[in-house]
Amino acid sequence: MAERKPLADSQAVHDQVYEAIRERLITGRIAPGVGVSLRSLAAELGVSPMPVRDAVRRLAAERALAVNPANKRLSVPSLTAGRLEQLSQARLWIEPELAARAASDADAGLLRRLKAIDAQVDEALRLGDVDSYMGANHAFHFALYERAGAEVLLAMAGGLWLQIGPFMRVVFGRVGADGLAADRHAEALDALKARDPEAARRAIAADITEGMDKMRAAVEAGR
Amino acid sequence: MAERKPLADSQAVHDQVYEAIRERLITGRIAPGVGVSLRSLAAELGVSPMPVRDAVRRLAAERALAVNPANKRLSVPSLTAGRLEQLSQARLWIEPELAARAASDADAGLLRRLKAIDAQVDEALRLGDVDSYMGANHAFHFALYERAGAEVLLAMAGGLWLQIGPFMRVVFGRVGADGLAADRHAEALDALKARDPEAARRAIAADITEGMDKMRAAVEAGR
DNA sequence: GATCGTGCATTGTGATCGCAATTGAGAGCG
DNA sequence: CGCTCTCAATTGCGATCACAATGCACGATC
Repeated sequence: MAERKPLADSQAVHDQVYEAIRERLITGRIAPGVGVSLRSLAAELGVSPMPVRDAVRRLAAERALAVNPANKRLSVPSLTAGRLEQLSQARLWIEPELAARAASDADAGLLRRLKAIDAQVDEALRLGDVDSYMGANHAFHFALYERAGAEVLLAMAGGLWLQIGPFMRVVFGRVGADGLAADRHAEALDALKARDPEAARRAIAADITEGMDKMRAAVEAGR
Repeated sequence: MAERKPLADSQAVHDQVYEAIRERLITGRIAPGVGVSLRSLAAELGVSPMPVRDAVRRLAAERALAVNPANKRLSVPSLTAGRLEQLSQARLWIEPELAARAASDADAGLLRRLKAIDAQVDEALRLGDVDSYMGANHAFHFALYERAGAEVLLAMAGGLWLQIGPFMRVVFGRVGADGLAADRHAEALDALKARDPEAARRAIAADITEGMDKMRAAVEAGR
């Protein structure tokens, strides 16, 4: 039998388009403020405008894309201090809770996987590979959060990361990869090893606070 | 001749469809677990399936509708204790914060509007009008939250209400309108009048806790 | 009478077409 | 030389059509 596409996560075209645009947003290939058109995206991806519309509407619902109410034109949401502050606060509410819940169910397999991902994070930082760092950092956090078994909160956290993507690109553009070298992943791993929910909560909270502080400083410095 | 629709809030058809489905979800008119089809919704609303697709995709991105990964068929997410607990916790994180922020900017106009809406809430409760109660209660909370000037958090709260709508309908089905008669709106109004953010936070937190406790009891009783 | 297979109806998805509105630039006028 | 007006191109939106897949039900067979 002829095997299907190697992509197991998304068989539908609009899902692939969604992932493609999401990737471009997270890596900052679409600059904030500039407008994008459905047909241009469709031509660029080699599909008809229809699945692009679906993907764009999904992203707009997740606040990863903004639609001008008058124009109906699309653009990446602009970076404002207020937005960043709200996103930071929401992350501080949700993600430590997910980490604490995950710590209760941590096992050796999860620890091994997280250590492997964290090694990729450090490697990307050492090489200054921005894209790899962001991907690995995202993978680390969500491999942990998935263990919490809280689908609703997990989805909310995913939406927050999607909105923060453009901000992170700005941080890298201003302070460089060195500015984000310090994270609390080791502390989080220790907390998981000890199955200490409160320690995991503190470690992730510190990781978020420090990261968002740097982003805030970068955003304010860029005005 | 082309006669224009009197709807001024949203000129686009897919927005009207979105609002229509959203309304049915918030008021719980679509029962959880049952499947809905694009064409049936389109026929019911008198439009083509295309704008329904857009609206449904938006709602699916907001986790207000669930898509079966195999079937791709739509359904309202089922009611589980875990989901309700997560939604409850998320509401307790976000909404008191919004209330506190709004309390700092409260003015006479906002108070007057909220009092008018609260009167509608009480009237609906007196009459046992479930749909009116849910709509008025929603209007009360979000007329308040809008004042916080926190678009990101406001959107998150809106998504949460969209997801708990079906739960609320179940509560009414089991305990009746009397079971939800007690709310903390009066306390919230007093806090706004005094411009006391912490009092507003406590009032809304208590309102949410009590309401969600009743919903939890109703859900658990229904298993 | 029960079970399995086949056919039809329905569903979601994507492409193409048409329409109205907005944008952008170029021509024309002051 | 600058401003404005107009026209064409582009954009988003909605409808309709076509197609593959799934669900459902009726009927045939053991």
